[in-house]
Amino acid sequence: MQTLRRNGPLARIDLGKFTKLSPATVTAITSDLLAQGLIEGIESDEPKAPLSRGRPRSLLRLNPDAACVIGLRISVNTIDMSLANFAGETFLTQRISFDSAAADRHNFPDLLVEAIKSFTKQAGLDQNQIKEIGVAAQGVVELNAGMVVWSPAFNGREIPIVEPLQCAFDAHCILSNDTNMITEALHWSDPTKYSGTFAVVMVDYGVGMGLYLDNQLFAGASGKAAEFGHANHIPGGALCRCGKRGCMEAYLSDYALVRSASDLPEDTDPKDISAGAGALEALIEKAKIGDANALKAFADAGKVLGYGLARLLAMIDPKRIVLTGAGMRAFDYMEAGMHAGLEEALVTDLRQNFSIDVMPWNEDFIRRGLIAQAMERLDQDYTGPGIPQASVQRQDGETEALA
Amino acid sequence: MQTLRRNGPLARIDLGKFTKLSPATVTAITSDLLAQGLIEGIESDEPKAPLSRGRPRSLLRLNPDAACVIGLRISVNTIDMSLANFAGETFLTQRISFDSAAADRHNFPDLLVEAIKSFTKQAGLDQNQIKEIGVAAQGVVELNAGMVVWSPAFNGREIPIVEPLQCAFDAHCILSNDTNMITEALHWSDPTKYSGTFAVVMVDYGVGMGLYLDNQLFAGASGKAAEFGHANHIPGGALCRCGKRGCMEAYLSDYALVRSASDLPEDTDPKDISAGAGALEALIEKAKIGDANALKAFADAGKVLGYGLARLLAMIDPKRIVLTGAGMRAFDYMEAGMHAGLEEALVTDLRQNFSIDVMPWNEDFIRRGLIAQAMERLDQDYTGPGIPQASVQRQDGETEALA
DNA sequence: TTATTTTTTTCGATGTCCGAAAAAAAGTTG
DNA sequence: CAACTTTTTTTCGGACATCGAAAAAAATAA
Repeated sequence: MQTLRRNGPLARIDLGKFTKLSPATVTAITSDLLAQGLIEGIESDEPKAPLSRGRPRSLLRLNPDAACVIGLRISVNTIDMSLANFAGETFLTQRISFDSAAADRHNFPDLLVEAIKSFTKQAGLDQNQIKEIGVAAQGVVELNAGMVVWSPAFNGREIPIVEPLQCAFDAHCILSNDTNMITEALHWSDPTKYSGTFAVVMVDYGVGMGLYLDNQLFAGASGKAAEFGHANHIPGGALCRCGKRGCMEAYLSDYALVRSASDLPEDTDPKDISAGAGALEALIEKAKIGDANALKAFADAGKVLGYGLARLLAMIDPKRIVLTGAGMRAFDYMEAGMHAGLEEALVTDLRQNFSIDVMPWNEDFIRRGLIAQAMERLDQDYTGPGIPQASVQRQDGETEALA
Repeated sequence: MQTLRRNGPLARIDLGKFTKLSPATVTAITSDLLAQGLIEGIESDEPKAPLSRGRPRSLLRLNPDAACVIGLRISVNTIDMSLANFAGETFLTQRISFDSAAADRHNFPDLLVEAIKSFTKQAGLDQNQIKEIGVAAQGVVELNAGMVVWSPAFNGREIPIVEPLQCAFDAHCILSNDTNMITEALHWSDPTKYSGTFAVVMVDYGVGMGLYLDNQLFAGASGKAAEFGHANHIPGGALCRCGKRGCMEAYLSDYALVRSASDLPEDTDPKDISAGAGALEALIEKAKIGDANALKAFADAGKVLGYGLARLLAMIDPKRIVLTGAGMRAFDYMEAGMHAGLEEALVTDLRQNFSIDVMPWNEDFIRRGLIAQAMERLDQDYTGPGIPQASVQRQDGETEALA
């Protein structure tokens, strides 16, 4: 219900239209929520009078101050934090730096807790006003266990995230893969277009995937599904950062492109390749002026991508694939190769009824996905357990409800 | 509710335990169902008295005659039909032959309708007693459209199945992939073990896959997902029956094994390879006596399988993979290769927390899956739409309810 | 016969939803 | 400006699924 309220302030009758509930039910529910202080009436006499007869509609909106959530994105050397209110509006963001090379399972959780504490202090908020914390990290993330198994953002392995945060703050906390959050953000931004079964492939520093299956985010049995980048492409092929050979990532990510364009051998260790932030841009520039090596590297990568998507289509059959990530800035040079790969790898029968979109990359998607997901859980906290009880406003919230 | 009743005749109190409903609710529901004639009391005075005090439990069972469903399996040159009653017991099966080479979209539907008609007549049933028809076919099957896009069982392409049956009989009809039905049967036979997210890979005449994701059968956006066999393994690799090169199937199915063991070139057309029913057995016999070619063929196939499973694990992360199909009789000779493939293709992080089972192949699984699925839909027909109305027993059933 | 035990049923009560009617709050009209 | 029309919101009673507690039923044990 709240989710639908995210179409801006609405009158009860419109709520009924969105949710397909009867006006009677809408009144019942909204009056409960009003009593709980989660929503509030709005009486703006100014922009009224849409020249209508009848009783004027009285708009309802979420009470922005009812709760507040934090979205956290951990990437190499930086943490992006954002604070959003109950209406889903981000009102404060901050980017801090940390030393990825030194971060391990012992020191990182404390660092994170401190960062959040100072962030909330800066916002003038009390810690226990935060009801949800959503964390997204690059790499192999285990949702169920709430820990980052491996990530380029850390030196160590198996860094616990959820548990330390859960202890330090009185808030729900969940950890996800960054591409999953893009997927969530897309569904949130356009539920009609991005619904049912679709996949998001992000080509960037690494290669990640998010899957939306049958209208919900899919995470796999242990919560670390969709490791598209480390699905094998060629047995014994190019050396990947993960140590194995032939992963998709070893042909698509920035270091792979640099390696390929520089005619370095396939088994060159990714660590020895200098593929900084500008490397991809430089390569694109080269391609633009017709550099044969660069063009070939992109074309080859495109073909690999085509093969990867073909395997995805064969196994999952999504109706839509969205390509994004910094790597997609070079899509123009990869497109032909990608289609060739799809054509080579996929029977005609399976090569129908789907579309491939390229979406310009925007880091903000991850933040939006985090907030969207946090909001969803927030609503569940309030409506799900269904403890309307008296009209007691409880500050301690969900932990007790779980006991 | 009915689904739980498939644990045999139960007393109301046990029903409550299974369904976690209170005894009061159980009574309410069962008395409704009794009135509708879907279940019936059973008073067997014979095997009573489990030496207990108290009011004796009165057992309830499904009324076997309440409805009746047909399961159909279409494979090369044969159609297997089975009739099951409301209790899910198959009481008649029949196998008929037809000419796959001559079957196309024009003649096959009629053939199928006639086959079903004579089958029901033979069972002494009236056509309209059949409430559900479940069809499973090998090959690329499009659930949503209810048609077989391509199958080794037909010469033509895009054979409509659901629509002609729906017209000819007053019954729901759904079409599925045969491996999906094995998946369904496994979940049905042991819901605890086969739940959540697991995959079934069947290596047989072709290579198929069924996916159970988040506790339900996954069919993809257009209903033709899980074409594991035609996911690419090696770009430009061995020639597959589908015309493409490098499909998994081109390394794993019977013709592929024969081709590999006979040292035929990889681009030998599958049509020119004589890989009949006995071919695989012969190859296994050879392996048994230590034939190097046969052993190598199996070991190589095992490795391909390992790579394929690795890709599946990376993308979907199932907690369990079940291997079955005739091809798995040679598993002993493939196992080492498979593990090597997994090891080569999959990062350690992803190579944990899952199990691979081999299940002896039994064609009956498909029948059981078909019936299980038909039963599930049957229960939905009765309980779902929720038109308890008066106690009118309607013969025309769901078509009217849908209007 | 009375007590005990176990299963089943009955009897409210709660929570979610709906439809119909009533109430509220405007604008329109003569 | 009073009476009518229109639109939104609320109130009211009812349907339905579920539960807990108590009562009833049907057996054995003492």
